[in-house]
Amino acid sequence: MTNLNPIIEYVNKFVHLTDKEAEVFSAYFKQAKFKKRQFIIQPNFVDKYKYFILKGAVRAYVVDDEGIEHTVQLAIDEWWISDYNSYVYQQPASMFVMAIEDCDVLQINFEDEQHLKAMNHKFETFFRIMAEKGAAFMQRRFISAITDSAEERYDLFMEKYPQMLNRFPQYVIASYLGMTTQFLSKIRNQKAKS
Amino acid sequence: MTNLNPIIEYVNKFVHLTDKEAEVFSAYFKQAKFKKRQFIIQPNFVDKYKYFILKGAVRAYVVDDEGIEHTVQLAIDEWWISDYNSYVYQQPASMFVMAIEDCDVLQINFEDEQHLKAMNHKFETFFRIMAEKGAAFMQRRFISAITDSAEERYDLFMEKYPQMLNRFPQYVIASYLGMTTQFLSKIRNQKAKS
DNA sequence: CGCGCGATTGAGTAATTTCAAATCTAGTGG
DNA sequence: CCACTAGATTTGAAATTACTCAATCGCGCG
Repeated sequence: MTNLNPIIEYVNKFVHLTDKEAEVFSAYFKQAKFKKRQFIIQPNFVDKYKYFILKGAVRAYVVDDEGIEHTVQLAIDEWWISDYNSYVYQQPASMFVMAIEDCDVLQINFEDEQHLKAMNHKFETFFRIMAEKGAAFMQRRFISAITDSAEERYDLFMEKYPQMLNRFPQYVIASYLGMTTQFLSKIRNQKAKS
Repeated sequence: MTNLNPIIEYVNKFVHLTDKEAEVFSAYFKQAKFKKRQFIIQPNFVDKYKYFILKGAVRAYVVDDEGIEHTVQLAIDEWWISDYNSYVYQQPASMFVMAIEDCDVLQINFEDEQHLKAMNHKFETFFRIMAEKGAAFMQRRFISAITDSAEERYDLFMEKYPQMLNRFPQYVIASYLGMTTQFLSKIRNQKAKS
């Protein structure tokens, strides 16, 4: 028996699958491993896969004209990761996705996902819910980025994702929060004093 | 005959509906009108509806602690608008949505959308595609906000949505692009000179 | 156990904002 | 239909937030 149960457990939080459906669904996913620092997705290549992280930590980021990295998403166990825009439209990616820890993932490719969604209304529903969650997440993240100060963004992150702090280096957190590693260091230092 | 054809035409771009299906789908939407400056969605109230704009222009924005307005989305004819996070989770909204022009819209409420999605796989597929587009849109918008300079954001906006310029006042465009109205004015002035 | 990456610290800097005032424009009531 | 006024845009100077650059420090991994 492979390590496919976690994804079925995850899917069952949103739609209830019969044993037979679970089997079919699982069969469409392939296991893969990525080593720390390995690239999972790279700019200019089409992101053919959507990844479900069984174990590990990954970072999705873009690099601007000046070579500065901006983290778009962080993901650990039980999270999904992809370059959403690239995957949905099957167009060249703008993001890097890199393993920050050694990773065990399940992957499904674009065409197989289309098949799953077409063959069973429940599967379609599941992916619809995932897309809704993704859109809502990006809306919240966008609003926080434009309305909150650097310090507020750090406080909110600490409050909401305390477990992330231990899994990603400081400079990754800083770039996720939209600031330099130096500036985050100063914020943390100031908090420690007071 | 009411003004429901535009939405069916829109839906048919993504999934093909039979006449009967089109009729059922349409029946779930109600027409509504909003006058210029009228609020369609307000913070702290749950966004019960998803709106399809037949004609008009609306602005979705948040207001931060200092009273500064940040535009999240602009929408005109044939666009959808909602506080996505509020609607999906049926939790209090964080955004204002205000009519910038007099608007004719079609609205569907949350429960009715659930019914539509449950009753017909095609309807589910349609809303799944909308959610995917929404997530991809927010990803692109987020990345542009964090990687591009103020001037670059303005240039890209001009290139991609030239028709928007005529329908929204300058200060709305500025807040959509994440800068002050004064700074946008300076950018425009500088461009006019060269 | 040392090398190199990541984190910290400080000084100077740049992009954008804030504040303030002048000018322009469009909607409304008389 | 014009005059008025509130709102929108422009302009300039001062201020601020966060960044860049540079140097040092610390510590985890090979």
